[in-house]
Amino acid sequence: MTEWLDEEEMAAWRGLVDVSAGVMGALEAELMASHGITVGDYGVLARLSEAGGSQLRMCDLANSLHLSPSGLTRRLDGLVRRGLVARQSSPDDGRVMLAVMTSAGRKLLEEVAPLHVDGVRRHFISPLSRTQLRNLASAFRSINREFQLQEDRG
Amino acid sequence: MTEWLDEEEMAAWRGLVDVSAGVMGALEAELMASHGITVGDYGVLARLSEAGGSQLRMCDLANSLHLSPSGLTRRLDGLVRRGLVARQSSPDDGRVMLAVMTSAGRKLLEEVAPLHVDGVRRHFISPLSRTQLRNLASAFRSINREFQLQEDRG
DNA sequence: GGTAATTCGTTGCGAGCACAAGTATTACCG
DNA sequence: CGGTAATACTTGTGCTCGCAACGAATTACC
Repeated sequence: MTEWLDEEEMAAWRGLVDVSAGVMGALEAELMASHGITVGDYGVLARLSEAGGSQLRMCDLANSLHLSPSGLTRRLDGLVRRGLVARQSSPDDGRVMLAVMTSAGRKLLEEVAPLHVDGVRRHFISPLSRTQLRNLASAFRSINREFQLQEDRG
Repeated sequence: MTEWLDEEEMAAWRGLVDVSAGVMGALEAELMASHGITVGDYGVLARLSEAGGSQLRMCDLANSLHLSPSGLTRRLDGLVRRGLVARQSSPDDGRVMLAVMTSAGRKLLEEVAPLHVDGVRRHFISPLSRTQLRNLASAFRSINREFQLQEDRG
């Protein structure tokens, strides 16, 4: 007999789902209204901007975005069509395609980033005290660490 | 000039996204492998089981599941086709359709629920101390409260 | 009491995503 | 070396979802 979730456990679990959906939905709507870009596209540009040379291997990008290989292929198609990212096959490994941010991509990112950061602050960070924020980050670290361990064992 | 996210803020934000995607993905895979049911379908049955008379109005159900009206219509189509839920128009209000859990639906839910709870524990709750769990629930409450306020004002 | 505005649900349509299969390149190993 | 295994990406296919438009029913208002 597995024991049911008690009140606090249920509050935390439902809280995760509700907060995640709520914040993501709000960000999506705001970014789309102001710059016609989705959170998914923004995520690609943001990751590329953090990477050395503004470029990443497709598989690394897919992992960090929680996207399947095919999902990233299609998402990149859209960004390439709009000239925000370019594909470039790796000189070191013929299997690898590099996603490279173009100057147009960087320009758009720099336009959109403040609004994105603002949204994250408004919907997620500002209701929290500094202590709550620290605790939250620490709790997420614990969960993700455990998750990595289970993945390795499984 | 909007200020960028500092290290703790970024850790909390990325933590939310990663934990949410990781836990959901793991649950999805486990439920699908063991009982061939999606987290979305499970959510419908779970909400119905908590409601009085195992029934809910479509719009209430859609809200609590973070689903659009059309999304819920289609999701319910599948559950109705499998005999887990029935549609029933409300006697009080002719516009309203009630989703009613059938006995087959309740039976499946009772089979699946332990596995779902187990997954939530393993992937989300068990890495946390009781204090962390309490803090997490409290932080999510703060965020969702603020979110409600912004929705009302907006 | 009758018309207007609102609410509820469904349908047409298109976008986004995952899975499976296919191709190409690299790594491993006897 | 040669052949099998593993990795990286793309394409075909199908499912899920949201938006806009619609019809039906109810509520609000004058």
